[in-house]
Amino acid sequence: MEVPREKDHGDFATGLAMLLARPARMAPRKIAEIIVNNFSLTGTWVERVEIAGPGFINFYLKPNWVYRVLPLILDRQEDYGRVSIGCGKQVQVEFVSANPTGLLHMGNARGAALGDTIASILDYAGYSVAREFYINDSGKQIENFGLSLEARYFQLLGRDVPLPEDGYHGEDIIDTVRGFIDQHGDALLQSESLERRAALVEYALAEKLEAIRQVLQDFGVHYDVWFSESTLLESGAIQDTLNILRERNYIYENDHALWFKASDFGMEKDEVVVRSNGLPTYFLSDIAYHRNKFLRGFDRVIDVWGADHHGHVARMKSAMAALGNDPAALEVVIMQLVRLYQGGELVRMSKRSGQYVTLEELVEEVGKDAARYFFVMRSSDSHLDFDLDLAKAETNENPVYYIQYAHARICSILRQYAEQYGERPAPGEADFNLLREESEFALARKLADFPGEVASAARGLAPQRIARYAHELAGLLHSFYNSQRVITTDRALSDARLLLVDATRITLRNALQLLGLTAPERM
RNA sequence: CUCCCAGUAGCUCAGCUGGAUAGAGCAACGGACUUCUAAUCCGUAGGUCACAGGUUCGAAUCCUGUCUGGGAGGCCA
Repeated sequence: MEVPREKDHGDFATGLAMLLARPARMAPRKIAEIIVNNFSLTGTWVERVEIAGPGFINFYLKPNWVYRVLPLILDRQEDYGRVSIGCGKQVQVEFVSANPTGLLHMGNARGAALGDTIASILDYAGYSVAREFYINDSGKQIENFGLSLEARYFQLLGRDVPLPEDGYHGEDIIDTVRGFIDQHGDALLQSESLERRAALVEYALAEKLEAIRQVLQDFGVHYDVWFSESTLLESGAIQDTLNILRERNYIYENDHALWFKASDFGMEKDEVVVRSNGLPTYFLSDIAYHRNKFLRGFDRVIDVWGADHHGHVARMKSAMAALGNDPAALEVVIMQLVRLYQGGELVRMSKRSGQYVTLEELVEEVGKDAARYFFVMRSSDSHLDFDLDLAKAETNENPVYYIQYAHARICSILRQYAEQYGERPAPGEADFNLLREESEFALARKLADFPGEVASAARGLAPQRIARYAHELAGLLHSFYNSQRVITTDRALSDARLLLVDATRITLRNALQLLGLTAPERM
């Protein structure tokens, strides 16, 4: 049973007869006839049944059946659209997890919008959701970070010291170190390098993390857990993980390094987990981290990664399998790259040149709502062309405003109604049989689709479905608005229409909320 | 060389588990403001769903191959 695209094909349709044709060795239309002849309409919302085309059975419902959804929406309010397919299962969504050594870029921004929206949708679909940020605060890049901070420290205190070759060249850490000196003076000049770097790193990480937290908060993203990589080392979790893998016979030594037998799981080659210098690789600590996630009891673990990490997916899944976890319980959403356009030109971004747009600048430029919408309106596995000019445009070219405008319009109607007629009617007081216009049916029918859209979006981890739904719903509202008046001299009709648009307002607001966008009452 | 993603209207993209005449937005063209917000609406035009085979009642969708674009293949993360 499905909902046909063409409304001429009924409210529901089925291709059952065609599927049965082969096993039953009978013409599809003949089978359809038998089914239809044995279908009783009494006591149902079905008005008539027709056989069409090669053997489709189309069901046409009584005209006002859709309006049964209106009292439901008005009753459930912000819960309309919630479904329970998640059955309360525990899901963790980890996203962004950017190095705390720099600023957030466009790729992080897409990950933030995507991860946060996926989490919201899963929550709405009945899962118990935890959002997590993984802090890469140990390992080689932190060592580099320390060396760069140290160099800046010396430079600011008048010594001519070059930055390390593969260090952080970003100007932002100059300010960080200046802040450190303001607070702590130059006492570290006399210290051991190790001690000096540790102090600088501790200070800088705290500052950088706080900045990241703040920027993400301004972007509407809040985390339940900030998980620090270094705790894995301190707690011995990395060693434990290695031991388990070894016990299970997935570890061997070669060239003084320890290797994980990824080839046992169909990988092309094995992977180093402990370098010949005795230090664990990023891969090993990431295995330990994911093991930790499952130990915490999550039924599903979802990671949002950039396309440049896709090679890591199969490795991590095989590591989970090696540890005895179900590799299917780890799902990785891979998002393709973001390309930034301005003035019709591709904006080249590279960290090396310091030429990149940060999330902070983006929010400042185009605003949270437009930015978030643009990031989730495309499927995560499509490349995203982000048009800065379009996102900034306060015109009809911008789909964000199109949706928000629909919401604001309804709010305006509600205000006018209150002025003219006072208290709005209770759902039971309105006669929805008065709604006979095609634009009214279409609107109500779309409203009824919302819970199903949420379920689909949750199943497919596909926020773009909600973005598209909101856009389509807004379109139907605008269309209705331009063909019919809500507030008329006919009080009964006005009441019915008022509740129709109020239900639309509620649904629009819920969809916008899922996307992390505001639902303005005036524009 | 191997693997991943994409290829659909002039542009950017939807198209859920295979369904009926492939859809939006932008751009183009023509209309609608004495009317609850014109950031809106209505209409016109625009297609060899990259290409070639295959699977079947039926393919943009599934399979195979080819081509094009992007990404990945470190004792980096």
